[in-house]
Amino acid sequence: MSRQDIHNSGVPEVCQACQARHGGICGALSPEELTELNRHTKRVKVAAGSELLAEQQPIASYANILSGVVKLSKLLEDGRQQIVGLQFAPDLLGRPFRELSNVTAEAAVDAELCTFTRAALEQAVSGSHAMASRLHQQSLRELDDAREWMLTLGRKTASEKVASFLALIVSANDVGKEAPEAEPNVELPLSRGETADFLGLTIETVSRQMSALRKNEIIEFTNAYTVKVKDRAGLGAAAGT
Amino acid sequence: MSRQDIHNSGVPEVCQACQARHGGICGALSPEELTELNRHTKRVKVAAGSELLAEQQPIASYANILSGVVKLSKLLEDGRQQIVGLQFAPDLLGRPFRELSNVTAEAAVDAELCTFTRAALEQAVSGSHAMASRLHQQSLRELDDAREWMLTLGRKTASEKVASFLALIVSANDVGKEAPEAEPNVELPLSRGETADFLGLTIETVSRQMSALRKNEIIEFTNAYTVKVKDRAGLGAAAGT
DNA sequence: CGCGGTGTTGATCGTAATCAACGGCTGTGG
DNA sequence: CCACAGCCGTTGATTACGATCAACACCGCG
Repeated sequence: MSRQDIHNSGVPEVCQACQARHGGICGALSPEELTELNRHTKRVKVAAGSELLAEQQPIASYANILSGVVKLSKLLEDGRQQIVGLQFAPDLLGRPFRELSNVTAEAAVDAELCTFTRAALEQAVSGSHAMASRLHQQSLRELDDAREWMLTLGRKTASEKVASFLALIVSANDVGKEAPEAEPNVELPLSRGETADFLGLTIETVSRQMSALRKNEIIEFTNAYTVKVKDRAGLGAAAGT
Repeated sequence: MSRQDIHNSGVPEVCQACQARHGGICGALSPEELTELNRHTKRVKVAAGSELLAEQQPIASYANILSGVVKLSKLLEDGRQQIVGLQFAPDLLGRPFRELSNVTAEAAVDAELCTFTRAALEQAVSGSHAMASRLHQQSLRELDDAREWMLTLGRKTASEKVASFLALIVSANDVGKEAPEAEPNVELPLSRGETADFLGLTIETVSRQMSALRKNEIIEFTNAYTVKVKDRAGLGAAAGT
């Protein structure tokens, strides 16, 4: 049995090293509350492409994202699609206080989740002001992100959009690091088609703009999904912010 | 002195008929809590065009919107602008839990506000779980709206965008009504230029698409800002949802 | 009455969409 | 092990939608 320092005493084993206990909502809970919530959770691995929530369908379960990337999207009747958000660990998946989801959520890459029911979430929230506050903070962060992306969708050019997407992935890659890497190597969680749906563009335009960034020596591809950013400042400038 | 029924006993005079006590956050407060909050509020009228919050600037005060329309916008360095949200009574203006605003807020038309400091808001929130919940609910509603608009910005055509904007104004006009009007007369809160900034289009394109809707007998103008919707179903269809 | 601001309409241009061909990687079956 | 099929991404050619440039109408106001 591993040593338990005073800080972790009483914290469930599976929660000990969990990301959600740092930035995530579980960080707001006392060991006792965490133990209680943990009685209702289940850890699952989901493969890339798995549908986790469906637009206008009941939310089967909520979940903390432990690893991987989840994409949130909306559809028009004729099939046009828009990705309206990307979620990373330790974000909470599932809209609080609502029966139905208003987005489709899908694992963009293989991911691990810590799932629980709405009842369990609501119990934890009603018992803990701090938990409610964390949840609200995350909603506000998502709102800030959505509005930032509205500016990108409405007013940026195709090349600025693609650079903005890469900058977003790079900044997600930075979190938890001491300092930003000078020439980070990042794995793109989205295919060209998904990237197009995120940016309000077509596959071809995304591809062309990626090629343009490569020709300008801002980025370098080892393959279509693995990018080394050679010029972070240049990427930021190309993103228009 | 006016008669006070048991329901309103102890409720401050100015709050008696206030919109914010119905859909708004003040509805969550007891008469005592309302009285306390009211000690820190100030009602103000602001003219169309007044700047209420500035991007990246400290939030001088929070406010409930009592009447009028407030537009939230973001700027790119070269002056390109995107309106990222419209707020109506009884919405709360100002981002909770944050020193700086990340949007510019401006009265789109003459408006009335009930302002208070962040300290007063935080006191009310920390003292009332119901208040915190209302606040969170509004954040979530704004998030839903933002994502819905992302779909519009990223994937709809110019004519669908303009129809979506009119549909939005019409639906805001419906709230508080028993039943939706068949042929509502609505006042547009935005100029053509602002509408363009909301839709990610240019003034000319907005104007042309408005004219197209008029030619198709979906809408009728009495002047540039006053629209009668002659065919609600047609407008919905043109909006693509 | 003339001026400035806003909105509409027309003409032309340019960016991104569409249409099309091809290349590279992967996985499968001969 | 190689051949081939299918998918995804890239690149090229052409089109089309909305932007830009431009002229004018309308309205309120000094």
